Amino acid sequence: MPEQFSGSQPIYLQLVQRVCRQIIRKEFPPGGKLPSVRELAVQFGVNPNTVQRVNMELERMGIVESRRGQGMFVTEDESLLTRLRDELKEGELKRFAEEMRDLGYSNEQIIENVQKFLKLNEGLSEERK
Amino acid sequence: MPEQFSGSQPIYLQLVQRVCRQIIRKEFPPGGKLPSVRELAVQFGVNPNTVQRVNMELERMGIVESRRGQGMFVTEDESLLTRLRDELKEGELKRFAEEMRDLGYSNEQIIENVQKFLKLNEGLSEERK
Amino acid sequence: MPEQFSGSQPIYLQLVQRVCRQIIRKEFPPGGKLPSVRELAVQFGVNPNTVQRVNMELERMGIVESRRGQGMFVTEDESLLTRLRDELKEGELKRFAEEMRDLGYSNEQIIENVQKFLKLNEGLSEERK
Amino acid sequence: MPEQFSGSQPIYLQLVQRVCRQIIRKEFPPGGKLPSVRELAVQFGVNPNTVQRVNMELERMGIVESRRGQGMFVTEDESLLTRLRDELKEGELKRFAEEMRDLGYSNEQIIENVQKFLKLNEGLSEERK
DNA sequence: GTGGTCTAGACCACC
DNA sequence: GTGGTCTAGACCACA
Repeated sequence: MPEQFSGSQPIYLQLVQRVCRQIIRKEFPPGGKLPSVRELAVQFGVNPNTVQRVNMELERMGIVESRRGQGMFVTEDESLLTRLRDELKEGELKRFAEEMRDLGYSNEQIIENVQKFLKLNEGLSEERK
Repeated sequence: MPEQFSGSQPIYLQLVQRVCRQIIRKEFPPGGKLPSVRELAVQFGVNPNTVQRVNMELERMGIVESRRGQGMFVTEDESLLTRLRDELKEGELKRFAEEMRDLGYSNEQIIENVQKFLKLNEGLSEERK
Repeated sequence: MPEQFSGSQPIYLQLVQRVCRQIIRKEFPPGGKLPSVRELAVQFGVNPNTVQRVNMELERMGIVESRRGQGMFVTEDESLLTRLRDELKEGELKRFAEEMRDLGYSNEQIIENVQKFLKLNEGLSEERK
Repeated sequence: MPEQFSGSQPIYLQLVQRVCRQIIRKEFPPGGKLPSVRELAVQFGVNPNTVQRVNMELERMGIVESRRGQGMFVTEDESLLTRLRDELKEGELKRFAEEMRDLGYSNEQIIENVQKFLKLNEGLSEERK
């Protein structure tokens, strides 16, 4: 059984991030319904309570809303999704740049490294489940 | 007193990372002596136990060695330091690329974003607290 | 379509409260006929089942009675309506006073705050949707 | 056994409100330590998990922070507390005024009712556990 | 000792 | 069927 969770971070946060990314990429389309709590629980191999917690977080972020007795629905406010994506992107860029500078790389070296890395790993993008 | 630790990650790991980066950047030069446990403890504002744990970690990584009665010393093996730096760099690159693709960016867009971001934030590298 | 329900409380209870207030204010006059279940359902944008449940509640409270084949009728017993109004009023007063004292306000401060608040918001009473 | 919870609202929210009020009234002073999760659990007669959830909410509101291995601490930022108190007060006033107007009372009648009610219940403020 | 996470299983209200 | 709350009990990392 391939353990899919990274250990250093709580499972529920990893799932929040995962589902959030899926929503941003519109794999769960705006206005659409998410799988039920129990369904996601078996899909992810975790306890329904954990999924519940994930949904709570997503709802608090505003990208999902729960309708009683019906299910969880992705927000229809697409501007919120793009805004969220931009925020996450900025965060990643900031974190990455800081780390690289911490390791002693100049801006030019950073860009050079990114280009080299992406060139080497071309075609590896799609083998994600 | 401004709390300097990020909360989500254990303090000792944050310190390991920080000191490790400083060693890599040769702010603690190879072969040099690290400040004493007590000294670091007051400097970081944490319990000496925590500093001990940090040193243990650094020693386990091989970039520091304890000489009894004298203190902790940075390794003189510079090749190890450069190897470590490369590993960390690769890790960051991998993580970053994965995140950005998860957000739906193509390789070209990633590079573009990095360039734009670094250009905007030029000169902001040194305001490290 | 602006969702008109507050989420934390069951829809049917929100509707009970709403219709109940309307009856008390005699917008539905004593002895008069309420709109049909189906009519209210489309008006409120909810399932007819939910409206049924609302009517059941109102009937249980005694302020509405169903005459088979004809519909739901507001009670003609006006004393009951005034009694109900007084009960609701007392409940609100009690709840409000308790909350304000919980926040640390003295009786004098409570009155003062109410006066100030009502003065500021004069004329805002009628923008009910 | 006197059941202390109101049933209509989830227990954890009732507790959030309760503790929040205590903090606002400085029964738990700024910078001070809250009783431990397990302690509060027996005090309130609920499961430790439920208390945990309460703490999560309070932390999200910013009026409490958790320090690993030490406990939960009330924020030292008193301005935040007074701001929160004002928000809660405004919310209560708004809700109350709306309800009373819904019941058909004019501003003058509302004030009159509040005054009469508070006069009658003088001295009843302190028999709260 | 502390807070935090996770599981298992139960029960509820809503639709 | 759905989401939401609560309990019981376990385990972990942190200080």
